[in-house]
Amino acid sequence: MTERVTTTGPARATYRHGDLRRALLEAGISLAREGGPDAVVLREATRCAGVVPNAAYRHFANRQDLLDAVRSAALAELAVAIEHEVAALELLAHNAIEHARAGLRAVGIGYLHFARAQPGLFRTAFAPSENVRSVADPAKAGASGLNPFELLGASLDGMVAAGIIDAAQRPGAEYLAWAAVHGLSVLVIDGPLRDLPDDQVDGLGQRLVAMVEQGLSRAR
Amino acid sequence: MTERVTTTGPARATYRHGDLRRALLEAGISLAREGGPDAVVLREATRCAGVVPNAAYRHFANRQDLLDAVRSAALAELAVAIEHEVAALELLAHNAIEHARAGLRAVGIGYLHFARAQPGLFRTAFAPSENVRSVADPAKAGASGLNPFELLGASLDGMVAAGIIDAAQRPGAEYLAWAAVHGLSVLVIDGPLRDLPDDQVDGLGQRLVAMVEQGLSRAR
DNA sequence: TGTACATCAGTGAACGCGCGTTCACTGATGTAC
DNA sequence: TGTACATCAGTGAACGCGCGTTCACTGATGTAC
Repeated sequence: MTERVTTTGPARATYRHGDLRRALLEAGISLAREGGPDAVVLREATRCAGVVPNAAYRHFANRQDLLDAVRSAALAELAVAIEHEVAALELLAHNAIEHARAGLRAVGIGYLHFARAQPGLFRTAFAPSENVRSVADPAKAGASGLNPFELLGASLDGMVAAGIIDAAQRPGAEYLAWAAVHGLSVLVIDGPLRDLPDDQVDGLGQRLVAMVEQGLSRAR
Repeated sequence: MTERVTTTGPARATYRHGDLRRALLEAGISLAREGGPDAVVLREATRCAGVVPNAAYRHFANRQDLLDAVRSAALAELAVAIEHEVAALELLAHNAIEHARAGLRAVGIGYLHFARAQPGLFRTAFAPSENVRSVADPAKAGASGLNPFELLGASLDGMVAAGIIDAAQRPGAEYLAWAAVHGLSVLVIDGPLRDLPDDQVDGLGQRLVAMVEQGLSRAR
């Protein structure tokens, strides 16, 4: 009488599952959402899908293969979250300079928000992996077809075009901005800043993005 | 005929171990150094110490308790690394302003160097834990008696005293600076920047610290 | 339209693994007299 | 100085656990004739 969370329903009528690969992937995503990369347990995913453990091997080479697929999905979800934030913030801008600033801020704030709203997926997205050595993969993109890294790059290009950032500072600037925002995300979701109340985290996020912006601006 | 790494020697002559707590802790540190927090396996630590598994329970409540002790040691080692970098860089300064700048840079660079030199310990130091919710603990301090967080705070105080950072920016500034440096560390040791060659990482580190410095400086 | 058959998705049973942890014990140490 | 005894550090054996993965299988599906 154990309740089983399944993607397709509690008990299959058919011998064949229908779309087991997708069901396993979605179970994996849901496990990652709850408990991060370590929670992506192959047997548990098959349980969720209402299928025997080894059935997973028809669709994934092994556990790592499933985890990698989950990671791609997590990165894609991050990209979507950033896109939403960008769309919202850029609307408020009245001129090109404000627009560029809003774009960069939105990428940072969107990143931070996603980390806080979906810590499990966030940690999964950046879990160390032997296989995946690049973030540049269509499977990790959002609606615009850009992955999180490319979204950041685009916003920095906007800053250069608007004359706020010196073109000489541009190469590699995404790593600097990324580091700052990623660091705060990590400290906040399972680091020493874990217990900070929401409004203080928001305040820090705003200040951090401002720091990055000023820190990358033309030298005085 | 399996070789056994022990802290006290290959085979104890006495029934009593002598200093099992210390031996287990050092085995734990060594495991963390090699493989991060997940490698701190209670049974493996007892094997290293040449002792039966459950003997550990005389000295640690459970595995988590051992891991927490290892984490404290890792943070202390980080503090020492930062102190060394600070001592080295501050020597080169010729006046108060340069001295303050060198202090902040040294904290950042020392942090980054430690992360790269000891990724396992670094990851252990910042592994999520239910128990430890604070970094402020004497057991985590370096030679100066300050933990990493306090070292950063002290260098920021120096920047304010030297008039480089606005006093109004000071509260919470350690979180911003910390986030930036921590983020780069994480991206570099097991994130997407893992494959970046050493010299490029060094260059990024320098630029990142400069960005933080300028980003926290008086508004123009 | 109907039948034979190849394909291959999912089954059933089992494996070895190493882990953290508990139990009742043994025997070396150091203290009280 | 010598003996009896309490303490408690380390032993020995065992537990249940859930995991990833392999094997030979069964039976539904869709295609070729």
